[in-house]
Amino acid sequence: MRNSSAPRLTDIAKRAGVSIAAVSIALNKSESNRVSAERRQKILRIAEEMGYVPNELARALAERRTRLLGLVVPLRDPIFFNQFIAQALSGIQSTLMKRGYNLLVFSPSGKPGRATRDQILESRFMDGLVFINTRSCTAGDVKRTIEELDRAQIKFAMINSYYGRAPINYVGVDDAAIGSAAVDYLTERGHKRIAFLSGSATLPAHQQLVKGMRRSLEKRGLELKPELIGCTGYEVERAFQILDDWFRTKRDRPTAILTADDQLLLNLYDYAEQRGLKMPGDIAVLNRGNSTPEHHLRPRPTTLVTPTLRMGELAAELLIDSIEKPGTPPQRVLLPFELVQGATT
Amino acid sequence: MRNSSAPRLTDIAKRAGVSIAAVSIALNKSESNRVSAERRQKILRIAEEMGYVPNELARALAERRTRLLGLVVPLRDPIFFNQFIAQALSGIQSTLMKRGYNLLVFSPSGKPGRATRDQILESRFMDGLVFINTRSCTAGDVKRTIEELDRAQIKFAMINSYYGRAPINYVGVDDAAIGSAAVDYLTERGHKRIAFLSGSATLPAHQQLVKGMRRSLEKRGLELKPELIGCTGYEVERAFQILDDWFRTKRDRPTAILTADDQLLLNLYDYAEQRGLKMPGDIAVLNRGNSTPEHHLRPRPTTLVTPTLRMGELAAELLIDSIEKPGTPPQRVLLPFELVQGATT
DNA sequence: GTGAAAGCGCTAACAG
DNA sequence: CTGTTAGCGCTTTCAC
Repeated sequence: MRNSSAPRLTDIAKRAGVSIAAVSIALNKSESNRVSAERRQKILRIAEEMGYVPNELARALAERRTRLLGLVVPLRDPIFFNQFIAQALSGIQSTLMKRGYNLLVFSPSGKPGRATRDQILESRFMDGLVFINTRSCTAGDVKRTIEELDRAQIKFAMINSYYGRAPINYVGVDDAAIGSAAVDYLTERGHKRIAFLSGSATLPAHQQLVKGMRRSLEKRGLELKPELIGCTGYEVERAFQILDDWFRTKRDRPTAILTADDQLLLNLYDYAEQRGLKMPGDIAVLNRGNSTPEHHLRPRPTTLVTPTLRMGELAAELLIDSIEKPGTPPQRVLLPFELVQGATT
Repeated sequence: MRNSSAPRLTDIAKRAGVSIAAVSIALNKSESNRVSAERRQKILRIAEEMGYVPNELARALAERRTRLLGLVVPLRDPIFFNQFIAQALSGIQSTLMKRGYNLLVFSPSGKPGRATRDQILESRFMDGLVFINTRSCTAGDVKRTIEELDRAQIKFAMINSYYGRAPINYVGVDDAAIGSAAVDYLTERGHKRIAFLSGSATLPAHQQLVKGMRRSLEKRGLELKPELIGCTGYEVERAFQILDDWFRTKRDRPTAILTADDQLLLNLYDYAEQRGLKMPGDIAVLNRGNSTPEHHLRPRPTTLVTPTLRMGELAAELLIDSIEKPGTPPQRVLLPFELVQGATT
């Protein structure tokens, strides 16, 4: 904290010969007539002279509002390394800046016996929370989280991977539509044996993608073969095993792969490099993910881009609306995705 | 904020039939004998039953301590996209977690008329600041920042690019040593015409790198030719111009390049790809930077790796020490770097 | 228009 | 050991 001898409202009040209330009003409510113009001038001048800066902590306690939003990202890995999160965060920050809020990134499991994560959530430091679901969030996890937050009456907005029915502030993409679009795109290019490389079958996004793929495949009399759905558990060895299974057998070898996220795409690139597999010669690759991390991948991957930055912006927007206008009903927004043509298809 | 009907110390005190002070002590000072064991038990039980969670805001106001640290990153671009910052942040978070602090990422220039950045810095929301200097910080900027912070008596720790003499908490690398090591490495491999691709000559890191390079070159009777120092201003076009200048003229063409950071390295890769330049065949490349973003660059760049994560950890450590133990003298730490052999040299 | 006073919820010094 | 009291600095009734 700053030097504790900082000037307070009291100090200004004394110097100006007015009440502390007058100072508070003069400084904060520029509209109000409760203080006369001349008085206000004098107060403002003195505050300026003394270098007054309000103590936001005291203000927050009195107003019951901190203008601080918390960020929750259930992920083991350092969250800042993750490009998806980095983009969402940038979007969030951009909105917060516009609307005068700040972001509190808390450190889960702080000192033993104090400030555990859940305590922090409820500790009144934040006006609300932004939740970014990650690949470690199953549908059940998400559901439980929502129930807890509702019970604690904490305002929040969620990003990514919620397909439940609870009325919450949510921003995501329609993964079923993405799966469907992926199949449309690939079948139009003559692919019939399409594989799906995913992290885990328990993830909501996985389920939606599969659903969408099936929908589109069936429309064409094709099917998504169970053996062409591979779940790596986000382990490289497992990814390589799966890919070996697919490519070592000549029969029924897939001609195209949809990767469920950037990390799986990178695994695939590593595999292709190591095994001498050419893209798109030996295998066509389509990715669902962000575009940033791929700038320097060669060949450039064809990607169904999720608008992650925008998701962050919007989620923050919804959250702040629901904080500032208490009546506002929760909104669920599904953002459109975009196909960015690369050299892997 | 959370539901405002949350139980307070008063509520527990009433229910337990004790004073509010007793409750506070029972809950917070497990060591103290000021409250008897049985009473403590009773109080703890009741607090548990009522689902008591302390209001950190009120606590902070009374204790004059928030356990919140602020992050300042002077950079126009979205800071979370930057791998250097992502790594430093991860390090910072890791320390904060261990020591029970949280991180406040504020949004510069909030609502007009209120909460400008500087005000937030002094608004008592934070116990201290972590400053990450970036490529937009000249020596003068940094110096001014330090003066301001000192004047406002704000505790802080700085990361990166400070070579001044002020006694502050600082963690960085010795860029002169890096420049020197780069030259040693390249000359040992027979290179004599070594170029330096940098962002701007006004950056402290630039100056140190040049100093180190010169030192090592002169020891060998070589020199760093002024025309082989290129400053891109972090603009791609300018980078290409400079590289064209170097490579279009056959005479005095450099045989090796040291890039001052990851972004310049990427510019160089783009250039090499576009002009059909082979690394290391046509040009040897050595980079100063992080290793993460390069995982999927081909060929893999040889890199003098700065331990950015560790820098974040340590800076946070120093800052918290200086907050918690007021007498602690500021420390300046220069971390060692490491050479990671790639395929570009 | 203006000021006094009552909180916001907690900590800590002080008196028993 | 225990309770009372005085803040922390600000906002906001509520009388005048």
